[in-house]
Amino acid sequence: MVRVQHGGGAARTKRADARRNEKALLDAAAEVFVASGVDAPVRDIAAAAGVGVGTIYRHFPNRADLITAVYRHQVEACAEAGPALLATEATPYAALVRWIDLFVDFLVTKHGLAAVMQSDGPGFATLHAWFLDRLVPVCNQLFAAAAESGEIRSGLDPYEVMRAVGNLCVGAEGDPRYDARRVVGLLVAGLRTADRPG
Amino acid sequence: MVRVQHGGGAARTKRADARRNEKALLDAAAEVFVASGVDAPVRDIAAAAGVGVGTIYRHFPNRADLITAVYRHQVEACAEAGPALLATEATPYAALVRWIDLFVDFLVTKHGLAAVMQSDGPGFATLHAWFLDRLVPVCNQLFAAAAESGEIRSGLDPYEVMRAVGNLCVGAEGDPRYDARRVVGLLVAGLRTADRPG
Amino acid sequence: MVRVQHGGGAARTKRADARRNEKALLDAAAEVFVASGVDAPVRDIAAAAGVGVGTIYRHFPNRADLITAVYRHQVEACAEAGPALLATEATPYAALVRWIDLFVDFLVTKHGLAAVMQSDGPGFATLHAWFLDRLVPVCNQLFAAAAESGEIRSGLDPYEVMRAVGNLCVGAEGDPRYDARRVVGLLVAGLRTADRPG
Amino acid sequence: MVRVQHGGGAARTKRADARRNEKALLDAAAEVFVASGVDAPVRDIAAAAGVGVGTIYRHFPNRADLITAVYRHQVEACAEAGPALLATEATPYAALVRWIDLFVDFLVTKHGLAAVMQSDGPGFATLHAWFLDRLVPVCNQLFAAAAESGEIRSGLDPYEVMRAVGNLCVGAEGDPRYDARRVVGLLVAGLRTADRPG
DNA sequence: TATGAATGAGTATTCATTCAT
DNA sequence: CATGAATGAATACTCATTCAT
Repeated sequence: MVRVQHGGGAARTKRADARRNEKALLDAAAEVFVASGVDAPVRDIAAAAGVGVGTIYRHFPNRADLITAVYRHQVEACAEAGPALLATEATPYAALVRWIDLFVDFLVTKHGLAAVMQSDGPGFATLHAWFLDRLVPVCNQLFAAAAESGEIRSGLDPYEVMRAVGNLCVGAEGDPRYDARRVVGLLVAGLRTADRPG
Repeated sequence: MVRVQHGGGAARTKRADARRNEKALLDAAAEVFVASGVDAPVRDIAAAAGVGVGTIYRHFPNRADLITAVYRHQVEACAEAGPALLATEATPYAALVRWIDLFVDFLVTKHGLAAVMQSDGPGFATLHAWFLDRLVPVCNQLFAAAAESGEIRSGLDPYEVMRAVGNLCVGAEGDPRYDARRVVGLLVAGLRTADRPG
Repeated sequence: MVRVQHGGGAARTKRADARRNEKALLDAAAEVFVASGVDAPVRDIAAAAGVGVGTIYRHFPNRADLITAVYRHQVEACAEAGPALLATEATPYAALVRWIDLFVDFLVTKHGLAAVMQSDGPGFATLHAWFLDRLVPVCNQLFAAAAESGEIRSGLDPYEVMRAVGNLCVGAEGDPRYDARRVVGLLVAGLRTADRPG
Repeated sequence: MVRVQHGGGAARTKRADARRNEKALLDAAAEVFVASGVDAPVRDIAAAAGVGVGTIYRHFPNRADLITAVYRHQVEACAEAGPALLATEATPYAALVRWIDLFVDFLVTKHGLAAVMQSDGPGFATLHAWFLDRLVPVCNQLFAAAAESGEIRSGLDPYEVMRAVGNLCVGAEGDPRYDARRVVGLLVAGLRTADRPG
C-alpha cells in the first residue's frame, strides 16, 4: 500500500537506488576483500561502501551471500569461458588447460577467496555449493571432451581436480618461491594419459 | 645430607612433574586441534588439559610454540624417514613417492595443521620456518636423487612442491569426494620427466 | 517529502541521542574517577553509565580520550579564568595566586586526576599534551605579567611551576594533615622576588 | 628439635645463609625498582635475585615490606644526617636546606619510590607509616630549630612539608623541563619568615 | 627452608549483530 | 528502507599468590 501511494515511478526509482547501492556495495566489498581478505570486518566494508552496516545485513544476511554476490560476475565469466574455449582451442585438452588457467587467474588475484573452496564453516556452505554448482558442470564438460579425445586419463573426478586447483591457489600471494600457476601446471600435466604418445 | 639428597631429588621430581604436565598438555592440545583446529581458544585447550591457562602460557608463550611442540615428534619422524626410504626403496622416485605419502598421511590426519603451511600470520612465522627448516632439506635430497636418476624433471623447486602438497591436504577431511592422496598422486605424476621411457 | 523530513530529523535525533548518551557516560566516568581514580576498569565505567563497554570504546577509543573529555570543560574554565583574573585583580601577582588557587581547587577535587600531570605512560601522552597546550600558555601570560611588575623572580619556568603545583595536589585527599592549598601557598610564596620591598 | 639435631653451628650457618639470601634479594630488588619502579612484577625481582618467588614471599609477605627493607638503610642514613647537619651547619635553616636536599636526592634517584609518599593503598600504609615514623621526628627537630632561630615561619607542619617535598619529587625523571630540586628550592624559599631581614 | 609450577581472577579489546530512529 | 549507535559475548594475556615437592 505504501508502494501504491508512492506510485510506480517512485517504486522504480527506489529499486534503481537500491540497485545502485548494491552495486557500490559490491565494488567496495571486492576492494576490501582484496586488501584484507574475505574475513574483513563488516564495518570496514560498510565504511568503504559509504553505507551503514545495517544496509549490508539487509542486502546480504550472511557473509557468504556477500562473497557470492561479489564474485558472481567473475565466476560467471569463468563458467561461460568453458564452452567457448572448447569451440576455439585446437584440442579439448588445450581448452581444459586454458580454462584452468582462467580459474587460477581468478583465484590467485582474490586474496583469501581460494580459502572459500576449502572452508567447512556452515556459513560458507552456500557459497561453496554455489561455486560448485556453477563451475563443476563446465569442468565436467571439459574433462569429458578431453577424456574422449584420449588426452587425459579416464576416471578422473573433475570436482576433485577443481578442488585441488583451488587449494593450490591458497596463500599464493606473498610467497615469492611459490607460484600457483606452476604447481597447477604440474597437476595438469599429471592428468595426461599414463601412456600418451610423447 | 638428607636435605641435599632431597633437594636434588625434589628438583628432579619437580622437573619430571612439569614434564608430565607438559606431556598431558600436548596430548590435550593435539585433541583440541583435531576437533577445533589450531586456532582453538586457549581456554579450551587449558580446560581439556585440566590445567589453568597460565600453565599453558608458562610452557608455551605463544600459540606457535604450542603447535610446534604438538607436532614436533611427528614431523621429526617424517623428516627421518626420507633418508631411510632413499636407502630401502628401489628407485629414488619410489622413495620420493613414498615420502610424500607419509607427509600427506601426516597432514590429512591433523585437522587444521595443513593450514599452517600457508598461514601468513606473523605468529605462525616461527612455526612455518621450523617446518620448512626441518623438512625442506629432506625433500631436497629426495628430489636431487630422483632428478639425478632421470626419473623426474629437473628444475623443480622441492620447497614449492612441498608447499603444493601441503595445500592439497587442506580441508581434506569432511569432503568424501575429495581425496588428498589422489590429487597429490596427480601432482606427483606431473613431476615425471616429460619424455620418460614408458 | 515526509520521508525527507523524517530522514533529516532522524539523523539529527540520532546524533542528539548519542550526545545525550555521551554526556551520561561522561558524568558516570567522572563519578567513577572520583571513586576509583582514572585507572578504573573500563567495565566499571560502563556499568556506572548503564551502557555496554563497546559504547565507551565507540565514543572514546582510548582512555585518555575519555579523561580528556571528562575534564575538558573544567580545564577550559580554568584556562579562561587566567586573562579574566589579570584584568580584575589588583596586581598580576594577585591574579597569579588566584589562578593557581583555581587550578588547585580543580585538581584536588578530582581524585587521581593530578596523577595525570605526572603520568609517563604512552597512553596518557595525548592527554598530558592537551593539558599543557591549554594551560601552559595561560600560565605563561600570568607569569610574564607578574615578572614585569617585579612581583616575582624572573627566570622561572611557568611549565615547571605548574607541574610542581600539580604534584603537590597528588593524594591530597584522605590525609587530614596534608593541605595542598597550604603547601602550594608556600611554593607560591617562594616565587616572590628575593629582595622584594616588604 | 630439628634445630637441636642440626646443632648450633648448623643453625647459625642457616641463619647466615638466609641473611646472605635476603641481602642479595634486597640488592636485586633495589636495582629492579630503579629500572621498573616499585610496582615491578614480583617475578622480575625474583629472577634478578636468582631466587624463587616463594622466597620473596617468605621474607617479605607484602610488597611494602620489601620496599621498606630495600630502602631502610638509605632512609636510616637520611634520618641520621639531620642531627649531624644541625651540629655542623652554620644555621638551623642551612641545616634544614641541606637535609631536604639529601631527602630529595634520595627520592629522585629511586624511580617510583616517591609515589610511596602519596600512595593510599592499604598495602602501602605500613611503609608510609614507617617512613614517617623515622623521618618526621628528624624533620620536626630541624624545623623547631629553624623556627626558634627565626629563620622560618612558625606554625609550619614539618610532616606536611615533607609530604610536599615527596610529592614534588614524583615523576621528576624523564621530564627535562622539570627539576625537582629547583621547585623544592622554591618551596623551601617559601618557608622563610614573611618579614625576614633581607 | 627454597623452589617455581600451577592457578585463575582481572582487564582490555574486538566485532558480529540487533534495533530504535 | 537506511542508518549507525548500542550491545555484550568472546578471547588473549598478565601477574599476584599458593602449595606440593
